[in-house]
Amino acid sequence: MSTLVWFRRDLRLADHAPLRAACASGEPVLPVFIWDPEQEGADAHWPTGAASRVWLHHSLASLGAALALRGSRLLLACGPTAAVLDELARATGATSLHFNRRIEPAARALEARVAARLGERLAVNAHGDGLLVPVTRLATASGEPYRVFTPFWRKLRETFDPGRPLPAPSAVPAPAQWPASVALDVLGLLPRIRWDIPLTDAWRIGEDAARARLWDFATGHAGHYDARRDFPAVDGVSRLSPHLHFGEISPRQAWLAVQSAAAAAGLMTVPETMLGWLRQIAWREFACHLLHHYPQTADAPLRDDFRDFPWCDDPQAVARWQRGETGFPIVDAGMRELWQTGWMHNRVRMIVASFLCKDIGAHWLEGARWFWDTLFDADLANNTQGWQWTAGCGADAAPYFRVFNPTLQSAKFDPDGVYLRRWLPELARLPTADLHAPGQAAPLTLAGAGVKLGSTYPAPMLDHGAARLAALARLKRAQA
DNA sequence: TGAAATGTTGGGGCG
DNA sequence: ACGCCCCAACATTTC
Repeated sequence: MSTLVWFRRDLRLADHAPLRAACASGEPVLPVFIWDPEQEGADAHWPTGAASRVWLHHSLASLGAALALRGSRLLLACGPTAAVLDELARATGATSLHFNRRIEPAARALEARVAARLGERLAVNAHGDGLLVPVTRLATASGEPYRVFTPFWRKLRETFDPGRPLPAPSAVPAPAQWPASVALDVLGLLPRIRWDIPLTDAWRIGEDAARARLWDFATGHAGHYDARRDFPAVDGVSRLSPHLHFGEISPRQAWLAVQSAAAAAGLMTVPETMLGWLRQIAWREFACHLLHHYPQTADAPLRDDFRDFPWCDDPQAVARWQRGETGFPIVDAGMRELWQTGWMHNRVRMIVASFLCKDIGAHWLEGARWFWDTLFDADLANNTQGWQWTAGCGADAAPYFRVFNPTLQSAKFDPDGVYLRRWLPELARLPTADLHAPGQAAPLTLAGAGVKLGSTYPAPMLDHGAARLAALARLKRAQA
């Protein structure tokens, strides 16, 4: 007799209903994580990206250590999920299975296969810690899923009650004998060429670090979020996205932390200044609801009038964007931050995304795939909605005529050039006024700063004014 | 969670 | 002193 807890993208012990329920059963608990080649192969649907695999490796190590401190283990297995769980259940005489639902199409299909295979012999319990509110609960007056964020957010604020925090169990009952487990390295999550080491240096991975960062943020920068969130050189955002994606913290814990921080400051309710960040948590929730209700949007535009949109197929231009060699400093700085840290500031994400979809005219999936592979926080729901929002083909998307001007955005949100100089040291000696658009700087100024366009730094790959007009023409024609 | 084009206004230079 | 024009500053409209 035992209980299985199947860990997925919920790599934590606190606020974890499946683990809590398993511990309450009184039976020995078998925590397991499965790396499934059928889900992760080259022909699988959005298999885990390269950067995400690195994070996953370290997060699993952290979760294993945390379980060990509670007298338990994290079993690791490599194989088809349903078969692995089936075998484990037979070997240990398990009578029930607990796990948290996911909303990604492939993950939901997998859950269905698991339930079909194990449902007759085991009590299969699906929990919903990944979301604040179950996807079936929030609906418009006509019963449709929300497709506009603002009413979604209003409804969420009115109806959501986070309840009380669910602490981590102090001990997890162990079986008399542990079944076999593979070593973490066997999962092969780390790259052969160890490019991951400098990337992970910038992060502390795992539940303990995530909770510490959450509390620091909730009691500190969260109170100034709206005033500082748009400035990539300022330490004003939470950087919690990878932790949230891997479930090292839950969105409910995020909500509760903000409430607790407000209470600790002597406030009865969460002040307006701290709501800005919860609004971002709600964007994440909104993206999950959309992907659940419109699962085809992971690969296709939500809006029908974009079905035959004339995206420009220019692999060389996309490659320049990927490498941060567009000649537009704010774009290049962002793409290099992404490549070197596995993360990019949100304001800069919008700028580089607008540049790819509007200026270059590339298909939004080109951007989505690159982000998917390079971001530590790559999340199918957020990534899909973010890119479709930028391209104008998603729910509540940016109007087609909204085209970011990279130079103006740069001057507005990095006025002193601190962010640009950090990621583009070859431009560091340019006066700030010229830093945002070296392509328009006087030759003497460039020479004085040691910048040679086309050799030390690329000349602009396109004329933004002309690219903007071309994008407007394409988009206007496509409007139904 | 834009930006450019176009419109309006009012202060100041100047004949 | 007056009217005219220029244009910066701001507001509105349009893409």
